[in-house]
Amino acid sequence: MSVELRKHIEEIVTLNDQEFEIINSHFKSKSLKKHQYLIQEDEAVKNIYFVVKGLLKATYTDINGKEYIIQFAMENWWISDFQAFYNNVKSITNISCLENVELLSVTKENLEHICSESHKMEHFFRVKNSSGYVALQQRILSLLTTSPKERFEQFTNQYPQLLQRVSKTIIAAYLGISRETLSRLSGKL
Amino acid sequence: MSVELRKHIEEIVTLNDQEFEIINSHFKSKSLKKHQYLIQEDEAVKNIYFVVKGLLKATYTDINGKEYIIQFAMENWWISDFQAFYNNVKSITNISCLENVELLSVTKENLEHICSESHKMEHFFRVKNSSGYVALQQRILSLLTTSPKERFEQFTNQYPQLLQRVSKTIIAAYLGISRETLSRLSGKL
DNA sequence: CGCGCGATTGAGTAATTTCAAATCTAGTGG
DNA sequence: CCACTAGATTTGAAATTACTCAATCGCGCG
Repeated sequence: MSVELRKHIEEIVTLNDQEFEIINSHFKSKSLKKHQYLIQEDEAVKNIYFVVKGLLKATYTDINGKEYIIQFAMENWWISDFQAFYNNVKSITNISCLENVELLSVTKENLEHICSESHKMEHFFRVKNSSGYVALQQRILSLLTTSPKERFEQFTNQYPQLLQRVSKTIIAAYLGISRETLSRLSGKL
Repeated sequence: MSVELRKHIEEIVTLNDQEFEIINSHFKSKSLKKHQYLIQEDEAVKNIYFVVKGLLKATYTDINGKEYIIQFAMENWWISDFQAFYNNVKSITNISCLENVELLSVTKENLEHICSESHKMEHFFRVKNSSGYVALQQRILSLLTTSPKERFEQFTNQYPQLLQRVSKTIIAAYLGISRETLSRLSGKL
């Protein structure tokens, strides 16, 4: 019984104990240690994950072995390879733990079951998805319009917590700049 | 009574005539000519729009007057300033018509009404939003990992129709490269 | 103390941008 | 049918920016 998940859902819809219990029963706990993988390239992706505690990164590695960060996920965020999950294709990403992690997982079948049984939960996920969409659009705009320096400043303002928890190298891979450039930038602030 | 909208919705959920009629009644038609604006910077955004016919662009203009394309929308796509729409803030984007356009608009109140009255439609929009999320994640990955040349090739493969309907200058603004660079690139293909 | 990882710094290089000018194209009116 | 114009595209040259590669630094930990 996850207080965190309930609180998270109740930011958008209200649930009574029974409703929550049914939802909760479709989730499974999972713990991973720092450096362990949650999803690996070329695997099928059966679950999406709610982060109860800890921090993860979803990455894509190009043919030259260079790594790019698709998304971070910390407490109360959702993570998976959504492309692979929704379209039933193999993952092209790796998701691994930057800290010890506690997760709640839900399979596609269970997710669809929850949503079809509960209009409220369908609503919850619609709202979550639309917020996510807006956030990604902001990131695209940031990638299109701003210099590495501005991008780093925006990141600093938007996710100050992450600055503390993540290496600069990894932040550079999220912002789409080299670690050397980021280093030269941080000097000038 | 829009056949296009019904077909579009029925790609995801099935509706009987009565159900569709209720939904349809919450939409309003709107026509605009090429070059007209649908949404202008600093306005409140009350609607999202379904494109029945035509082509639009959503743009952001930076302090130097440089224009970037946030999204295109053609037949069967949805467009708005979603950030402004969902969060009730003023638009930071302009949306204008690249061709004469026929739209169906729905206000936030009506959208929420449709979704709360009809679990099916709530489902429809959840699925739409999740597909949209995945598509944006792909675009972010493309911006992070690929060179202008590769990006243009991807675009060509993904949206061959748009190549015919949109100027190179505008495609460059979508891909995040200068029109000169894009021009030099197209030569080499 | 020494190892290892992340961060920093420097120098040279590659890619893209910018600015300017030239060219091409489609549509308009004579 | 042709000339003209506005807009889009192309081309050139210089300047800028970020990247790569290599070396060094700094710190925490065994």
